[in-house]
Amino acid sequence: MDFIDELNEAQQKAVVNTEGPALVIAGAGSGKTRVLTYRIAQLLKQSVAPYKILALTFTNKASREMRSRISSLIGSEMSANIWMGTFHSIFSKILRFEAEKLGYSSNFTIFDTQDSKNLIRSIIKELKLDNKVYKPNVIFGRISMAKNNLITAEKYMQTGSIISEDTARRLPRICDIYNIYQKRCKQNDAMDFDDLLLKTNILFKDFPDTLKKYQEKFKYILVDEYQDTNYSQYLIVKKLSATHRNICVVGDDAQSIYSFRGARIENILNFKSDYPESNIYKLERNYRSTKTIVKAANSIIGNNKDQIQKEIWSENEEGDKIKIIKCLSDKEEAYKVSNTIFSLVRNTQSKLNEITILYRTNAQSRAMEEALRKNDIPYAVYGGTSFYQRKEIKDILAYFRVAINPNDGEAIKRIINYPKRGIGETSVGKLQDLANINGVNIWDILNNEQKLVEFFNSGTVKKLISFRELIQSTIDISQKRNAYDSANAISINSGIHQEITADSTPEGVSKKENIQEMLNAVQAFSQNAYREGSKDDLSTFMEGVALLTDQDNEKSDALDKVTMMTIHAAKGLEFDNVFIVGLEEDLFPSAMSVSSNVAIEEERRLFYVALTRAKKRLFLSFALSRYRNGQILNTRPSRFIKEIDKSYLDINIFETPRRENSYNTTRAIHNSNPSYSRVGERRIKNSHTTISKPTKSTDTKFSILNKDNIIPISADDVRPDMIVYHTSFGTGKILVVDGIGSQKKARVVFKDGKIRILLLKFAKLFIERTK
DNA sequence: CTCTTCCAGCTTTTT
DNA sequence: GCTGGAAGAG
Repeated sequence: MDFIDELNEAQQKAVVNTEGPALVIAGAGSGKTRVLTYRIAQLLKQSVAPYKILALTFTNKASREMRSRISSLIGSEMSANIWMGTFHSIFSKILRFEAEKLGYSSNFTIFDTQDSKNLIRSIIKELKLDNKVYKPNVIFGRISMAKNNLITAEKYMQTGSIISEDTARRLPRICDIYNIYQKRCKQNDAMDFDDLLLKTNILFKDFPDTLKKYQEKFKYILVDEYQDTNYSQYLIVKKLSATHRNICVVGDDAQSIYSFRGARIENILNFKSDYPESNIYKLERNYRSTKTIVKAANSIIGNNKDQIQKEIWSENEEGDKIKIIKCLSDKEEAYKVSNTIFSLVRNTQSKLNEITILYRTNAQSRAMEEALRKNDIPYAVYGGTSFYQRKEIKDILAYFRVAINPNDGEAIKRIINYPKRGIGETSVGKLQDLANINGVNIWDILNNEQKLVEFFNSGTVKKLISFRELIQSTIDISQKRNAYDSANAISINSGIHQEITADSTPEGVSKKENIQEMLNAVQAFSQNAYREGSKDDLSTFMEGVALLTDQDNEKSDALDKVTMMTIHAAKGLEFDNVFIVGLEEDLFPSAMSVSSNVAIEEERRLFYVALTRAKKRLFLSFALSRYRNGQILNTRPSRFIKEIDKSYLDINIFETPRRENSYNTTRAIHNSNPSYSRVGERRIKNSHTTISKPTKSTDTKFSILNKDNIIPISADDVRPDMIVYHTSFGTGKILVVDGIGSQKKARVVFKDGKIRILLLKFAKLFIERTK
């Protein structure tokens, strides 16, 4: 078990010295996750009980990845018991456990951003304020910032500086909105995302014994991406680690790019003064990129003032110079980029999935998508609206939410007239008013027949009662049956199933698929619970769901496609070839940032993050005019291009290839990738563009297996590229197999063009019998 | 109550 | 140029 040998000296020190506070400054590509996982493995090796380790990350993806890496180092039984997860998921777990102390039930709902904004919108209306002046987005942002800085509604009202600031901005009633918002959340037995952290702080402040319990429990605390923590998170970590002081934080101040959502770079900059006895480890060797890329990135970040002194270096080859692609328009940019991708594939044998296009804003993907599509280059767009934010998914989830917590008024309002049952805005408004006046929930009003008869006409009363009965039945079902049965019953009883099935428009079909995918997820949950012997009910399923946003986000390495995403989304990823597009003033750096030096520094760090994604080749492009918000703007090259030391640049080497040329390259790409399949273009995360594009049946290049000539295959024998038969989905081709043991999953593309992820333990797959 | 049209807004984003 | 909320018409 001498995994330590796999580390360099700096990494080893950071892994082996497990006691006391430690700050690991991990430069880009320096093996940050490695150190974190090995350090945890080291603790386990030193016989630290896994449940005494708390490891906090920002995304589900990061924690999943870390857990699986620890599993492979030290075994999955051990890793399963580590308290590892996102800040929000870990503390929601603790909050559910301690909920009564704060006056919540353990089934409390978690409001997502949209719920929060809807609630704020309705409060603004109730207060008869103008929503052009009191913009819900602005108010939400203000409340969120307050919460992240531990300013409760009461404190908000009492803080003179805040009140005078709001008054100066002519928004003096924000404090009232905040106050009512908070009361209403409580009334609904709901917390928003920020509450999960704020209430944890309140719990620890008001219940010292509880704090003590967790302080003692978590002997070792590790925090990933520490530069991204906000004040609320910072304080939780600080409090929890106060007893044992075994706090290890890992991060890179140069990659702090989330201040707009409250992240405080000072947290990492000031770690040493918070913990004077701490050890600092600097991981400065970059294993990812060529010397040229590393040096160029250094030359950029050198322009920032506030940072921890470090020198990132690489022992890799010198590598190609960075190519600058100058274009007249955004269209030409897209065209040139796609042509460069052709040449790359032809000249360097780069695989498409080793190519990424990064941009500052999501809106920039459109032009790129068009050009790639025209040139038949398969691509996937990451980001945009996620699976869980789709309307149909939110609708069915709202039913689940109400079944578990009928006090959740936001969810009730969402479904009370979906599918249409003749309960309109007026009735809902009346219900809400009645609830507010009586200090109760809409659910309570629905259950008060006297009030209903008194305030509504008989037709409406009938509809309301029938809705109440529907909800009551879902509550009953969800308490008696397991998660999957409940979900299915809800889908049918609510009328969602019928509504969706009746709709044969392309959007309707897509909705149906998504609902099905949701139900599949519940089924997978139930199957898993059955196997593990864990609790199988809807409420347990929902605990995880509110905090899931990127389930679909598994990076499909095996699918040979160019990926496109914002730079923010690319953090933590790496690619051989990186295109950073739209390097223009007012776009990157963004127009919002040019007036402030602090903001420019953050944009510069963002550029640094973008550059350091590249392993081998970097391409930077800009256009002199760009279509934005419906009009063409003249643009200037970004200052960031000029900040790169000229010796690393290859300027204007780009020449537009001729058309015939590109045609040939198209074929070359296809020929060199026999597994090429357009099918994979179906949303990875989804993008309207990819979705609206129907999959051609000719794209699934395998013949249908004859049902009479197939034999079952065991999970162990499933391999990529196999042609298999599934009793309900028909013939398909295995794309990827991952996971181990009972968790082994296969991503399969079926004849109908859909990709499904199957848990092999359950999926009955067959292969063709060979004669 | 529901459907349609109108209009504002628009960086980045995880939970 | 697209989305999603709000107001207006049937």
